[in-house]
Amino acid sequence: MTEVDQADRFARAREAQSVALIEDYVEMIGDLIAELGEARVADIAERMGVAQPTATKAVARLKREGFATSRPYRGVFLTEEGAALAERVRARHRTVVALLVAVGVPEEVAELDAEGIEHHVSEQSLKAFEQFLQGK
Amino acid sequence: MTEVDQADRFARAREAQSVALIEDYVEMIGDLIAELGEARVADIAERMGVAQPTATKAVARLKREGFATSRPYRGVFLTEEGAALAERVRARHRTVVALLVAVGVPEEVAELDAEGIEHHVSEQSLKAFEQFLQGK
DNA sequence: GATGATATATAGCCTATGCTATATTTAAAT
DNA sequence: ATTTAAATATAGCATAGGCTATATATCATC
Repeated sequence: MTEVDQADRFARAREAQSVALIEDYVEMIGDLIAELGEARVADIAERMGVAQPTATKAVARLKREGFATSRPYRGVFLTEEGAALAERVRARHRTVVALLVAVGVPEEVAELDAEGIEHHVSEQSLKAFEQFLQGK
Repeated sequence: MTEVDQADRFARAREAQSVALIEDYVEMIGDLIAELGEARVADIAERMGVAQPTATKAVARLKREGFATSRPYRGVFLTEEGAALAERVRARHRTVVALLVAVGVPEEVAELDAEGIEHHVSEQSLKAFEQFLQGK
């Protein structure tokens, strides 16, 4: 059977959390490139609300995991994989906000909560959300 | 105005995350006490899917923050504050699962996703969920 | 009441994310 | 071309959560 105990559920949530920061940074870098042509570490730090060395460290992780590229003292760019991830994250974010609004959550609150919720929404839930939104 | 920029949103999500583990442990300890009369560290560790020293460390944090009490080599208990938190968390969990199911997410998936989602659902969203569920 | 099994605690390590302070590089301005 | 300002990198520290290995305490049993 589909034996999924509580320990597995928590393990899943922990895993989702470890991916969450990557997703946030990748999406944000995508935004900055779209808006400004490039993503500077200083801008990333400001938008993420962290100190600049924290952003630098995050970028190092993104590079290590193949989502971004950069050269010292230069802007940050997304790999193909990074860009694809950014697009997926962006779409999921929109869907989550739309669903929250659809069930009566005020727009502003929906944006706030979605930032945390989205990372825990599985593909299956996302599909359900989309169908629900269509059938309205 | 209600000036809430993206950095604030991420800060909020980070804060929610730091509270999440506390909530999970407190809820689980509440469950164990309800089921078995007391919460042993070994049982907590098993259900959380972590090693026993990890659970011990978590309990130390709960004690430090006033949610639990325990004496060496004895079971763990909740303070009044801890019990109240456990009840709130449990209720929120039920509501989140119910909402997911209501918008078409399969029961099993809803349980899985709720474990991560619930910690990011604000009071306002929760209220909206409840109203939505009633109005069905 | 001594002994062996079980449960809990402690020590020590790792990784991730945050920070401040400071060095280094790039870019701008005189 | 120097000098200065701004951006980025690096060093070093803290906390949180995870782990394994091991010490210590409790409990059950003989």
